[in-house]
Order: sequence, then structure tokens, then C-alpha cells
Amino acid sequence: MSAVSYDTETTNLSRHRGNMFSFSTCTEGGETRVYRLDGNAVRVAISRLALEKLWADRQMAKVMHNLKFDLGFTEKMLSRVLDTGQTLHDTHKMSHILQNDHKGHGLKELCWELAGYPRDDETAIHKYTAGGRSYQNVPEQLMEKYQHRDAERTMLLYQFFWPKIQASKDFREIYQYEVDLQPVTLRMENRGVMIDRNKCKSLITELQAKTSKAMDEIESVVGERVSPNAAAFRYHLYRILDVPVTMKTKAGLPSTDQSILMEMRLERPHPLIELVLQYRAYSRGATMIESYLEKADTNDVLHPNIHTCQAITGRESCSDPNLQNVEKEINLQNPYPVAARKVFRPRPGYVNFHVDYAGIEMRLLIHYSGDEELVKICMEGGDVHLPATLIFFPEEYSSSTDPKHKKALRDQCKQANFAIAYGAQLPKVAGVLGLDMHTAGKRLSQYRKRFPRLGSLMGSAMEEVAQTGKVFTTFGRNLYIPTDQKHMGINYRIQGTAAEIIKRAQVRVHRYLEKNASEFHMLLPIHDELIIECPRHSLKDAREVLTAVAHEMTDFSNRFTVPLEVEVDVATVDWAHKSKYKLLEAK
DNA sequence: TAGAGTCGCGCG
DNA sequence: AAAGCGCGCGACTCTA
Repeated sequence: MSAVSYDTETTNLSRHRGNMFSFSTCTEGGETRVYRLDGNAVRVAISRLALEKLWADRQMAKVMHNLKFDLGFTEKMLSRVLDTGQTLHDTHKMSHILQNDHKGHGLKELCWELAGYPRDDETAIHKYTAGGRSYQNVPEQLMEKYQHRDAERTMLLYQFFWPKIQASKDFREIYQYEVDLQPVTLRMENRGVMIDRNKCKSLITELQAKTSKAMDEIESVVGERVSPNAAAFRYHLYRILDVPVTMKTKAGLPSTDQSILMEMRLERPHPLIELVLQYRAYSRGATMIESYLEKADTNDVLHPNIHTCQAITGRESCSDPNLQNVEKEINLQNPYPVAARKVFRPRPGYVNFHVDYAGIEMRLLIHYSGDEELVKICMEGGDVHLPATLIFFPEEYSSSTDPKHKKALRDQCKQANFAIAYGAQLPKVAGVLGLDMHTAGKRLSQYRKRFPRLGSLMGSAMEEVAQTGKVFTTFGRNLYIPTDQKHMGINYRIQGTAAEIIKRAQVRVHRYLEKNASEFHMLLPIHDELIIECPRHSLKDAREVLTAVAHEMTDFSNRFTVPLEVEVDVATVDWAHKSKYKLLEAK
């Protein structure tokens, strides 16, 4: 199949705020063309015709650098969905798969590095686009020159990267789901997430009042009006509390971060500590929620950018706004959390299902460790943290009759399990468990004897980095790691594998819903969770649909020695109020 | 006054 | 040498 590169120029980076006004193409032979969709009517008509013709030709693969962007604007321009029956390519995704550790995957920089292709475009254009002005303000002749370049660059990258992707079966498969994920993600961004404007406003008012109250009280304690976020504040804090500096910032200054404040809070309580924690939490909460209001469209819907290949590990990320870090009601690190999730709501007439992978990180650690006893516990649906609990607290756990106490012990051992898998040594493990070194030492060696492979996960990943400069996941994705950072290998492997799982899951779930339950829509991935909306009049079908979705998300039996499972919650009012949702029993 | 770097903090 | 790591964003600070 022959291919053509395709690049759009738009008046804004955000689809719901701008439109495309021009596009350019380049053939495999290097012929470039530029079309304008603005200006006189004849030119517009000719360009539109060319655009229609280009997308009508399904025998011609379209190559883009970040295809979600170009596809999204083109769909908006033509008012229809375009990915059906098309062969699409994305050179940005190729670059990420082939060289995840590269400092960036920008079109210009890549072509400069790979081919010495000139990259002075911006310097000529900058004075026309400074101050956030649209690229439509750039003189056409100048703009055109660089559009030819970008189309040519994209074709250049395609010709350079595509053979390397094709050379490996794993790469082909990884690349294919990354490409398939683009229109899926585009649909989620377009659908968006609804906020409750009134709840936002009242919460902002409340938080601003609390913020200024905290500020006033801080002033009366410190003696002058100084923000707890200001550099100067750190000296006031240590002077007033009269405590030694235990942690410093990168620049060698006394740290005033949360972990320090929480320690001080326990050892030397003082009203100033509470005020600082309150001020920081409330002011941050207020500005975050203000930003949601600014970014929402006229229907109170947020359209975030969901980046599928931004993180070095292959994880997704989210911006404008970031919906993957909205505060929960309870935060163990912060006694004054802002329950920001309550401003997110299902659309009128809808409910939201939150489907999350149960303990996926520990399951993957166990999979990669190959520990037979732990694998068996997973397969039988048992508690993988129980053996550790019985080793570290044999008497305490068995003889305790207080469920709270038992849970606390079990949670400490869960922490210890993660710590050991990520390379913790005796002092750290003893600290996590709250045991003296001697007792912890004896029990840890028992533990290591019984589960030797969990403790050697980090070591083997480090060895792999030392030998090859990378680790690879079950799916064959390469994750390059600096050789002076070998210890990161195990983390990259786990995080990268979980990312691949949920990416593949989204492609499958989208296909399932499109075919079988087209009124359901995915809204957002949050690393180990998918949020799916369902109209209330379809609730009678929801249990069957969600059970099928769960199957699509967890069906990796040929890849993992451990089973994957999901748990489902349903939110009817807002994202802070969820209840358990039971799936159908497996047949 | 815009951009870059640091710090701190939310989520996973 | 090490319980690890990935993001995006706002406030602040300094520089050009």
C-alpha cells in the first residue's frame, strides 16, 4: 500500500477552541503540496475537494506525526468520522516504541538529529505567533515554506522508522494497538467529562475563605505576611518551631515539604504546622477547581488531552486539565484534603462506571517473579499478603481477635511485600513493619527463604539493564534505561506492562461497545482504571455489558501466569460517591 | 515581560 | 547505594 504524509495547521491546539485552516501532503517520492482552507471562495472549494479526495482514497495510507491531532481537526472540518477503513500511521508512536528514552519525539528535532534536516522554522515564524497568536497570522508565503517542510519531515520519519517497526513481530503488534488507540482516545476526548458548575463555584468560595483565614493566622504567628510557598518562609518555619533541619532540597535549602511537616506534627505539634498544611491544600484546591471552570466548554464539559505516548514507560498521561490527579476525599499524606472529585458528575441521565484492575501491580510483580506459591494463591483468589503476614507477625496476627488490628498488621506486610520486591534491605523492612532489627532480621531471612524470587526481582532487572541497556515487557516492548540508573529497571517493567494491558484493553472495550452497546462510552483511562458512562435507560443491560467489558480487560491468559481481575464501582451523583457494582458470575 | 528552573503536591 | 517510579500543574524566583 502506498502512503502519503498529512499535516494540518490549526488556529488553536485545542479542538473545541480552534479549526484547521490549511493542510499539506507529501508522497513517498517526495512531492509536497500545500492547501489553504481560508481566503477566497474558489481556493477554499479547491482545497476542500482535495481534502475529500485524499480521505476518500482508502488505498492510500495516511502518515501523520501524532495522528490524533490531525485526525481530530480534520473530522471537525468535515463533520464526520474518518478512521473507518483507513490505514493510518503515526511516526510519533513509532519513535516512542523504538526509542522510549529519547528526550523528545518532536517532528523537527527528530529530523534534525536523524538527517540534519534544518530546524530554523520557528525563528522566522515566531514574531507572528508570539503572545499566543494563531498560526493563521503568519504570512502565507512564509507559512507555506514550512508546511512543505513538515509534510516532507513526516514522510522522512515514516521511511526511516517503518521498516524498523516491521522488522519485529512484537513491534508490529505493539505499534498496531498504539495506532488503534488513537481514534479510541479521540472519541474519549471529544465526549469529555462533565463538571458541576455550581458545586465548583461554592467549593471555590469555601476554599478561598479558608485560605485567607489560614493566611491571616499565619501572619499573626510569623509576625509578617509571607506565603508558606515562598522561599523566605522556610526560615520562619524552622525558627519558630526550633527544630533541626533533617531534609534539604536539591539546592541545599531546608525542606518544608509535606513529609517533613507530617513528621514535625507528630513529634512537635504547633499551630503553624496545621496552618501551613491548610493554606497549601486549600489554595491549591481552589486554583485547580478554578482551572476546571476556565477549561470547560459551554456545556460544562472538559475535553482533556489524553497523551498515549508521553511517559517514558509507555503509560498514558492527561493535561488541560489533568484528570488523572483529581484529589480524593481521603489522603493519608495530608490531613486537610479537598474532595475535588465531587465536582465531577455523570451527564444528566447517565451514570458512570469506574472499572479498575484489582492489585495489578502486585500481580505483575508475582508474574515476573515466577514464585510458584504466590502464583498459586493468585489463581485460587487468595490473599497474596497473608503468607508475609504470618511470617512477620506469627504470634500477633494469629492470637489477635481485633479485626482492625489484624488489618493493620496485614497492611504493613503488604507494604513490606512491595518494599522487598522493589529492593528494600533489612533496615527499611524493619522500619515498615515496626519491628526491631533483630526480630525483623530473623523473620526476613525466613521470608527470603520461602519467597526468594520476589526479593531477587530488582537484582535480575538490574542485571538485564547492565547487559542490554534496557528491560523488556511480556509483550516485547523495550524500555531503555540509563546504565547508571539500573535500579529503575523493575519499576519500568511493571509500570510499562500495566500500561500495555490497559491500552490494549481500551482498544478491545471500544470495539465491544461500538458493536454491542453503542450507548455506552469510555470517558477516561486513569492508569489502572477505565471510566465508562451509561445512559440510565440502558441500566437494565449494564450488568451484562460490564461483565463483558471486564472480560475484554482481563483476557490475557496466554501472556501471564497470574489471572487479572477488575472491580467495578458505580457513581450516580458525582465521582466522590461510588458504590460497589456486582458483575455476573462466571459461567 | 516571557521563559526556564525549582519546589511542592495531587494521582496512579 | 537504594522500596521504586511516572506524570501535569501552580507558585515562586531568577534571568535575559
